[in-house]
Amino acid sequence: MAFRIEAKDPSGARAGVLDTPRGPVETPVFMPVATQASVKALDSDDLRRLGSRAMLANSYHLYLRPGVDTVKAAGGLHKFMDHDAFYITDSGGFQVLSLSKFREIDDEGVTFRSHLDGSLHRLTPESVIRVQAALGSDGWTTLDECPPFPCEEPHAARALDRTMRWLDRSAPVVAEERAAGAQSLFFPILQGSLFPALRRRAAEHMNGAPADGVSIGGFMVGENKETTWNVLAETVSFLKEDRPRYLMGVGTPRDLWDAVACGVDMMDCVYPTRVARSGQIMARTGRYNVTNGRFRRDFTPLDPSCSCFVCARYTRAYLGHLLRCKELSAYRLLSYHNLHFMAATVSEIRASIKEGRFRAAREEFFARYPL
RNA sequence: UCCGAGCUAGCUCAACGGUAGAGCAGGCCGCUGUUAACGGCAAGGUUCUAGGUUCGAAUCCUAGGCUCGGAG
Repeated sequence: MAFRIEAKDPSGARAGVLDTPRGPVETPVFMPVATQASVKALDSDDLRRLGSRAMLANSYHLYLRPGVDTVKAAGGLHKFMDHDAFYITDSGGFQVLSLSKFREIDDEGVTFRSHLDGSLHRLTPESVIRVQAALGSDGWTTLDECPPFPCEEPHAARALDRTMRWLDRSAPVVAEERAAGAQSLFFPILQGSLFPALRRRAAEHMNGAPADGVSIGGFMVGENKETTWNVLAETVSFLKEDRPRYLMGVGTPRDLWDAVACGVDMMDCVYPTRVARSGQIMARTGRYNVTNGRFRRDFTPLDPSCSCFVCARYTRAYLGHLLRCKELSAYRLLSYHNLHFMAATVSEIRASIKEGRFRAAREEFFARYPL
């Protein structure tokens, strides 16, 4: 496995290629989120047509339903969902935060009550690696503790210590699974809240770990963006150059540029698909809501400069109508368009890095895409 | 023609003598490792009309109008 950096901008932005068990993935890359082995509203044909080569799935959700045994019996995640692409899995660490009312956390691991049926489950750093291996995921993350915002430094420090110890406990299990034939990439999660000193400790610990890439968690939890980018840039500056950096849970189109400017190579986010389901459209000149009354008789495409099939065939008036009626096709068409926009933006970013004009391209994008 | 039921926000309905509310629709906004086809905000009224009783009426009384049943 290898990560090759093909071009680097003076700002720190990088363009490269990550070799994965499912083939090469060009970076920077935006990964759509397929929590339950599905990018909501889309199927694998849609993902192929979008050219999506990397996705994020969630081992905790799949472990609860349909269950690891079912996915394994189906022939693994990829056969189960008919999609031969790079699937990295979230460990379930984020659900420790987002489903916090259902859990109890201790040094050994996390005890969860299922949000589906109330049944009791125990997650440990070791078990979540085994779950990801059994699912057939191509990229494994570690169980982590993502502190809430705001968070006092002592609390954040305890969460980080725990997360680092959990990484140390995960590594031998990864080695074991590899010895048994697994080829998946190991992407442990780095925490540290918004405290540069903690992030530095986390990065230095990460640099010594047997990892293929670094998952950077704990951002976009409610802090202001200036803080995000400052702390992120500092965090990245402590990381070894030769590993891909995966910023978890980010972001909007503008965030793509800012994250890449900080030296990030991979991102995932529910944002484009989630907002699509309520009509928010990403377009060349910015974001708008296609269900707004002013589009009722607008027979132009969602984004006149877009090359996706939705824009080639349908109008704002029609798509707005579908969504107002809650016609199921609306969710698919609007999600598809937004993901196409994200992919196109990432291509633009990659091209600008390779051509040495990232900064100017970013300025140009921010001027025309105000939010 | 008679009998009955009803008439309140764009729609479907609450409130049954004490400041007229809700759901939906319509108008916006938000969503960042998805418990999210979700959540929030604002707007929306001569309570069919005209009289009357009452400190006070959507509510009680009288007359009229309209709607829906039933009978002839």
